[in-house]
Amino acid sequence: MTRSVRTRFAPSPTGQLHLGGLRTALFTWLWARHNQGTFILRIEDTDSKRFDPASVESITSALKWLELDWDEGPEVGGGHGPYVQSERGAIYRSHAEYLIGAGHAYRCFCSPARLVDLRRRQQNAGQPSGYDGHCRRLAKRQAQAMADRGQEHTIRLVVPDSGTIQVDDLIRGRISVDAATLHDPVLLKSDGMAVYHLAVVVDDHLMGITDVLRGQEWLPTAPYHRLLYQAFEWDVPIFVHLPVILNPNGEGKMSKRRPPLVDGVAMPVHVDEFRDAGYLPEAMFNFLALLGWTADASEEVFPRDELVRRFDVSSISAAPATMPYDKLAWMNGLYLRKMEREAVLAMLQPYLTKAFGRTPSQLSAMSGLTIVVGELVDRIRTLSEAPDWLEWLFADPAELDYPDPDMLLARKQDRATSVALLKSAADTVATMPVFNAVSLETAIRDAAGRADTKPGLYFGCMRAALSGTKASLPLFPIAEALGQDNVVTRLRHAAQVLEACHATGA
RNA sequence: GGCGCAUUCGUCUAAUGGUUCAGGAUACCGCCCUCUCAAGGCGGUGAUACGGGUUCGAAUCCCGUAUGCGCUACCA
Repeated sequence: MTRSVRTRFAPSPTGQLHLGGLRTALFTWLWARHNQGTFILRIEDTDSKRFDPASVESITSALKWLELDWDEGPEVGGGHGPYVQSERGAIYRSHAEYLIGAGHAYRCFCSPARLVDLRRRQQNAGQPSGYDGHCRRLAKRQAQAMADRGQEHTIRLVVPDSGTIQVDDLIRGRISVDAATLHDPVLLKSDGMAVYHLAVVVDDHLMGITDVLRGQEWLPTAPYHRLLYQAFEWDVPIFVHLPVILNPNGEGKMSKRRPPLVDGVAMPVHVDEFRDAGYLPEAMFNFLALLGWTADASEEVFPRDELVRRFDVSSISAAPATMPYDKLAWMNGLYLRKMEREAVLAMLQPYLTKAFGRTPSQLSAMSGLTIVVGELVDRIRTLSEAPDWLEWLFADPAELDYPDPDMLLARKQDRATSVALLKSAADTVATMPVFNAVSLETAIRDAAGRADTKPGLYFGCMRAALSGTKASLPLFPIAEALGQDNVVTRLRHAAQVLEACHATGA
């Protein structure tokens, strides 16, 4: 009989969800699904000062983007709600009171000013900073009386003065911390709302969470949570602290404040940015699952159900990983090439609309797009790279810009020869009864044969003439996409440009 | 500063004391294909941070050093 696993993703809505958060969500979801367990979404908004209402939407839309469906939580409900911590204040307060009664917590009346001063003095003295336990010495009755009089206070956890506190982490083993290095943390703020430490333990227990997956930044405070479970006499869940994702620029974990730069270009950090940059959810899912975990020693591409089947938290790496943007791009290209052409076309639409100002219906009427999309996907790694390869398709046939007319030169040929090749190509095309990629190639090869010229000489300068770039999609699909008339126009235009350039001796 | 965690090719990683002159992927380089650029195929360069132990045997276990990361709030 298998254990019934319940996991949760518990982000705090303080801004856009970033890649590390999405990876945590993915691992948490994967573990629940692997065990046929339950995946819960909980919003940890106990800090009203940092609350950003837009970020709840950012979180849920990111999860939906990767199709990480939650069984309980906002939008779907469930039997362990509410799933928003700001709606659970009364629960935290009663649990904090229970802790006071049991002698595991106490009221602290120290002013913020005293705390700041204390910290300053400790730092100046080179001492570790932390609460000095001042209010621990207050008699319980006296503290109660002060509270009854309405004096502002917090509730702090009693941390033993000595001894070792041990926490078991599934991927790191047992972690031991000397209690003397710990200080009494605030559990309940003076505004009556819980601090993370209390809220997370109470909620995880009440929601029946069996496996806690969270970021490595929680490892140092895990002993507090262990103490809390002990104080409540609750079973301790399995802890899995996930390694952080590092910024490739070597400045710690990924953040928007210090954007990761690759070749001087700022890379995406927030989930929305990855989506906007044209990464596919399928690729993102596969990639993220393999960042810090391995499904197989020699394979990297897996469908999502296979990842679910293989996923195992105990084989997650404990070491932080630098975000390999190049590998993500490679994998995205791979998924792009596996997609149906129609689907790619549909996903391309917003990027083309933005770049070329065509409406979606105008775009879908462009048969040329359908003709070249297969060649296009071989050359892009993200959807946002597509417009750069398609300028020629949207340019006026008679007005394509040739920033460097030399590109129109046939390989190792002079200008006069190249101009002649372009003109001859135009004449050939103009007289073709049936025009498409295949017939064009035949026609040009025939023309080359008659002129005793290598066909490649035609191909090179024609491609430059039609596309306006040195590196472009292949000639024949481009030509078919453009249509016979446009091809003739553009070839003649190119010949003119090259000739004019020659005439001026430039 | 204190506490904790980590450390295998540039990067993501495999190896769970012996099937390893350390495997895969990406990136890079070369070749093939080829109208350019790609894609695809084939091949190549490239790593166990350092120093001590333990052991017949260490990338793997222990200790120290170094480095990196995280935490050190009435943030999460």
